[in-house]
Amino acid sequence: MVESKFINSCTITSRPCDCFGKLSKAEMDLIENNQVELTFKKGEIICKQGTTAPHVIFLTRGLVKAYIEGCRDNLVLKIISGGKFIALASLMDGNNTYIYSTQAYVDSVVKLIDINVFKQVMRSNAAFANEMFNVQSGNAIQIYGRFFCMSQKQSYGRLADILLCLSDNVFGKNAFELELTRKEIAELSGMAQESVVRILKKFKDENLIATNGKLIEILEYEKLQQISFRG
Amino acid sequence: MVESKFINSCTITSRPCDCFGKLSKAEMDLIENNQVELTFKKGEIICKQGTTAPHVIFLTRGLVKAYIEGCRDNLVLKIISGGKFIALASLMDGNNTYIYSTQAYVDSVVKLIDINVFKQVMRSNAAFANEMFNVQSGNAIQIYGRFFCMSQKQSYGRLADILLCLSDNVFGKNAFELELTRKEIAELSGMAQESVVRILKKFKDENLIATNGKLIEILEYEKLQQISFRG
DNA sequence: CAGGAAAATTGACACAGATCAATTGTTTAA
DNA sequence: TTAAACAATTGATCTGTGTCAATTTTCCTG
Repeated sequence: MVESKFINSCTITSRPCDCFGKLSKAEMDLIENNQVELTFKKGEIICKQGTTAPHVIFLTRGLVKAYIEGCRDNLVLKIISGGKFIALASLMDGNNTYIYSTQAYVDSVVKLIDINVFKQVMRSNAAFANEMFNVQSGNAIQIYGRFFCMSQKQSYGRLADILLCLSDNVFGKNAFELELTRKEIAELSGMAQESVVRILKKFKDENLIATNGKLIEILEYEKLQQISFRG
Repeated sequence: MVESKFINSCTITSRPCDCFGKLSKAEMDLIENNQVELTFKKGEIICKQGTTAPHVIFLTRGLVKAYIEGCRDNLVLKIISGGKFIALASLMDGNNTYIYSTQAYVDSVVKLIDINVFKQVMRSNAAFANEMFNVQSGNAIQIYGRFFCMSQKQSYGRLADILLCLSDNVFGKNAFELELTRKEIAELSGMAQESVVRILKKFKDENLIATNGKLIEILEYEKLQQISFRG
């Protein structure tokens, strides 16, 4: 029963962020006067791991992946959807660089908020700071779950996870046009792209899913859940 | 160069916690009047994943592991040393259970602070809330690094990491009496205990370390670092 | 619409590391 | 002190999944 909390390695941070509701008009103005809103096209890097971080980045609209760059492979930490923060760790005193890179999966609109202004507001508004604490706690919980699933489950379970997650949290329906390449799915589920192909084929042969090019339809939701759960 | 930030999967949260310094006398008293200090013996469970969390837990002295319990194996998230928080996520609004279990590696002294009192102080003191945000950000950064290393490095690199981490961050010297069983080292480094034995033997054969029962001495620090770095 | 590049697919193969089983060494407790 | 339980070691074997190479399909661009 305890395990039910971690049955899938879903990558989406689902907690809605309520922090701006805690701001006074003046504080809201201060932030709005010190931010830039701009658009990143699909595939563009929004922030690069290791560079200095002058901004807090908030994703207004779109879909973004956050990943750590390694020598060989990248590790996808999470997928971020609209209405959430993309990069916060640079807010931490004593750290002023982005600790992961982020890239737009689809055309995305982000707000770059001046980090000193943001810190100033956090220091003067306890309710806001508390809400930001909540956001960061949610991030930690999400990454614990993903870490657990990625390290304990085998490839079938991980891929089932990703399919369920995309269906539930990203597209909100059973059939969806998957914008991602096989290579990107592989990165998301922590395996080689050839393995993705093979497992998808197996799922298709067993009529758990139907595929047609980039279109994927989940036919047997419960069976995929079982595969996810068993690992 | 970017990678140098993540060369080891060290499990210790190293950031010192300065939050109590942000409190007024009255706030400090309030917290001290609503906490219990007690001792856990080596091996005892301090908090159990999934149970409701009435306390924030602070480790005054000792050494504790935090881990997620799975069906088969546990996943060690981190090792926590004295002067740091053990369990914070229950502070997050909307979550009132421990998301991981913690167990004492050695006899440990902890403070159990009433969660509502703690929240109350956080809501009334922005500097304190900010410091707690920093703590939680540090947690996130630490777990990102460990996640990365555990998923990208192979067994030799991971075990080298753990040895270096124990030497640097836990014992602070090259030779140490390892209180952990081979099984526990295996859990820490994410492999089977037989693999730990084999790799330790290999390290010993190559004169990178010397072992004698539970005593381990690091002879070739740099070479272990290279192994850690290569993965 | 052609042609070239990128992506997807498939099969063959390799290997890191898990698992299993047996043995030896070391505590613990009666 | 002697079982009995636990921990460590060692060898043999198995397997999931990565890598490599070849081919086909799809997509994009001029």
